[in-house]
Parts: sequence; C-alpha cells; structure tokens
Amino acid sequence: MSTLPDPAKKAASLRVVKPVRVARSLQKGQQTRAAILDAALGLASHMGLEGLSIGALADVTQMSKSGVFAHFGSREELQIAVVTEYHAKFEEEVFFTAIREPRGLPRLRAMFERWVRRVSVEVDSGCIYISGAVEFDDRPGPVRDALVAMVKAWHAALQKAIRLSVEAGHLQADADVEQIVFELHGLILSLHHDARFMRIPGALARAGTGFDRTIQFYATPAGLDIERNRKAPKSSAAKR
Amino acid sequence: MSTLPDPAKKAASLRVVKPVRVARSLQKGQQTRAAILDAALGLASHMGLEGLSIGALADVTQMSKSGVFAHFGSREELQIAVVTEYHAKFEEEVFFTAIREPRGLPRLRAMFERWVRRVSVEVDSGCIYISGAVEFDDRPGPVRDALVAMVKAWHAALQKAIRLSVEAGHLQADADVEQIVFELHGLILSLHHDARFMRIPGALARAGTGFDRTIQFYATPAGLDIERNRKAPKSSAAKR
DNA sequence: TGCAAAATAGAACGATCGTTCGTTTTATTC
DNA sequence: GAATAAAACGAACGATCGTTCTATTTTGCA
Repeated sequence: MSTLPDPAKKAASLRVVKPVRVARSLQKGQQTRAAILDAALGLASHMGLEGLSIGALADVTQMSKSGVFAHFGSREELQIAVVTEYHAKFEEEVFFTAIREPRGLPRLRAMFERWVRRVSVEVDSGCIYISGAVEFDDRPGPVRDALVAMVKAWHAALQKAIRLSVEAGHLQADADVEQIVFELHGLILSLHHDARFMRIPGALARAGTGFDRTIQFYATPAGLDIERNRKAPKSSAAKR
Repeated sequence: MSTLPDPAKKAASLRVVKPVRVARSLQKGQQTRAAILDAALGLASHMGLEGLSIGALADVTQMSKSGVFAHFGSREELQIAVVTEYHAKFEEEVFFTAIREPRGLPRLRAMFERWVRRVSVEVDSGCIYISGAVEFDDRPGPVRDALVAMVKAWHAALQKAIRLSVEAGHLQADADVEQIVFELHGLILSLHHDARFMRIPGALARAGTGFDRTIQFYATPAGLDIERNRKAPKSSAAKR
C-alpha cells in the first residue's frame, strides 16, 4: 500500500509545468452534471435507485445516453452520486435548520418536525433513504455502504439531540437514547407507509401525536413544562 | 354484463355429458405450480417482487422459462400469486394462531409478538409486505391493489383486536384505535429497517419494549394488571 | 393399451439495459 | 482566431427481460 506512487506528489510536480485549473465558477461539464444529478434525484424518488435508468435520464435531460453516462462512469457511481446529493439536501433542510433551535426538547422537536415535513413533501415523490433501505438491504456494495453510512449519520445526530435533552434536564436521566431513536424512526416509516402506499389521510397528524406521546413518556417535569408552554406564544400570536 | 353467458350454467350443462374432474388430490400441474410458487416466494423475499424474474425462477426450479411462464400467463399474475400466497402464510402463522388467545390484551399481544417473530425470521429473507409497499407505492395496477387489500385486511384485524381490548376494559375507552395501529406498525417497520438494513443487533428487543410502552400508555388499571401478571406463570414454570 | 389433453421444452422475437468506441461538436486557453 | 482539451453524440454490442409460437413429452382417463 505505502509503496504505491502517491498521486498527490505526482499532481504537485505537474503543477509546476501546467497550473491546475481552479474551478471557481462552474464550468460547462460541472453544470450539466449538476443538472443531470438533479433530474436523477427526481427520477430516483419515483422509481427508486434500482429503477433509475440511464436511458430514462437521457430522455428527461434531452441528452444522449452516452453523454449522460460519461459524467459518472458507471450506473453505480451515478447511484452513489444521487444518494450523496440526497443526503446533502436532507442535511440542509432538516439538520442545519433544526440545529439553530436551543438545545434540548425544542431542538429535538424541530428535528422531528422537519423530518416529518420532508417525508410529507415526499409523499408525491418518495424518500430515497426509505426506498433505498429496502432495495439494498440484501445487496452488498458501495451503494448500500453509502446509504448505511448516511442513515447512521442521521441516527447519530438524533442520538446527540436526545442526549442533550437529557443533559438539559428535559428528558429522564435513564432514558434509553437508542430506544427513542428506534421509536421515532418507526413513526416516520409508518407515516411514509400509510401516506404514500396506503394513501391514508391524517397519517401526518398521527406521526405528530406519536411524537408527543413518546416525549411525554420520557420527559421530566421540566420537559413537560416546555411541552405544555410550547403553544402559548402561538395562541398569543394569533391576536397580532 | 348480465347478458354474458353464465359460466356456472355452462359448467352445469357440461357436467351431464362429461363430469368435471374433481381435484381431490393435487394433479401434476397444480403440484408443480405450487413448487414454482414456493420458489418464487423465496426469490421474491430476497429480490423483491420487481426483482423476481421468470428466468431466475426457471433456473431454481430446473425448468424452462416457458414452462414456468405457462403456469401463470404473465409476470404480473405471478406476482399477484406470490402476494396472495404470502398473505395466506402470514394469516396462518400470525393471525390464526394468535386468535386462539383470549380477547383483549393477551390476544393483541400475541398478534404483535407473532408479527415480530415473522419479521425477525425474515431478517434473512425480507418481508414482501414491506418491500412491496415501497416498490409499488408509485405504481398503479393489480399487484399494488392486491398488496393494499391485504395490508388493509391485517390492519382491520389489528383494529378489531384493539377494539375488543377496549371493550374488555383493558384499554382506555377513548383510546384512538387507528393511532395505536399506526404506532405498532411503526415499531415493526423500524425493526425491519434496523435489523435487516442496518444490521443492528437488539432491534428485536426494541420492538418489544416499544410495544410494552405503547400499551402501558393506553391501558386501564385492569389492563396494567394483566400486563403485570403476565410473566408470573412463566417464572413459576421455571421451577418445573 | 390407446388417445386426447395437459404439461413442458426449445427457439426466437422485440425491447431495454449498461457499456464501449470512434467521431463530431463545443468550450477553453494561448 | 488558431490550437487544444473537454463534452456530447450516435451507433453498436452483448446480456437479459417478458412473451409467443411450435414441437415434444408426459399425464390422466376410457
């Protein structure tokens, strides 16, 4: 391993002769790649990662199959790119906005609510995490690895938020962190199932009720106070 | 519609000339069809209903593609047959054994526990209800219809068991029946996700804990008594 | 035992898939 | 604006898919 030529050194020596072009603004290739990736995300949401075909992608983007193909090198790398892109959007939309809330139950609630909202929006398009988990639960390989890694990252973020809630005194000290993640994730999966597959109206409210009930179970008196006072500013805001 | 020839009448008139053969024991065709269906169930558990191909099925059963094909007439009908067969086995294994338990919490618990056991066994093979829900949530057609109908039937059975628990005084009178089904189903989905996709050990115990916690929340004092005394005969049984 | 019907095999079809290759067009740099 | 590199195209390949068709074998009944 260590005897292999170091590509970084090679690049450094080449840089002397011909400076590596710095991609400050998106060049043509990168920007069509982004457009393809965007279309691929929409397509994979509907058809799943396995249903994502290069031919269909070429139709949507009005390109040739080989033109699309060249940007990724293989279908598998395209799938990985889609998963990574989805993860980035998920993080941006769910995690990075929720983390602005104060530590403890407010932040945990924000994470769950934005997660719910994300899945609700995806009732018409499908969540790639969920469909990917089913499609690749039996299929080893880099796509599965990427999916698992990203779900693990999200679980870790949830666990941390729950642990902070315990430290803030909002949740009981002996609350089983992983158990709570397990149950909250179940609510999301049930929401996705009922809303998207069964087309049952009101599934969204059921997820919210489930969250309230779960938190209520694990909360301390201080945590219950926060939950109880949560809607107070909202009802006073109605007077404005 | 009503002007179409009645096949029953036609069969009746034919019976005079040539008695319809009564299939008392399985004839050759039916029995190879059953063998194919069995192999198809195993294959679909691993690859999903969409991943189920006639070619692969022919390999497994050591038949020709056309030979397999002739038994079902189309891939879609094969998929429907698989779904129906799966449902029958599910009913037999989960529902018909659990319904022998006394009404109320014991029966509801039995249904959930056998459901959990079923999914746990399927950690190595996959649940067709769950994978089918993801594969066909966006794909209208008879396969989807069959899947939805069977999940609905199971939900109805769960709802009835919960309603009987309310009537037996084990669960609170104002318990939201559909909400409980929503949450219990979420536990199962989370179990399937964590055990099969994430390969997290201990997911099975988490599903049990989640059930206990949910029931505890909705139970009446009488219901809590039943839950509390549940393990008593088991600990005394250890003395035997 | 013989005969009709049912069951299975085998070859071929059109379609679609991911991928490769050589060419042509477009974009970037000097 | 010419030279060079990057990007996109178009045709083709081999594989697999579900399906159809025609033989051939096997089965069940008189």
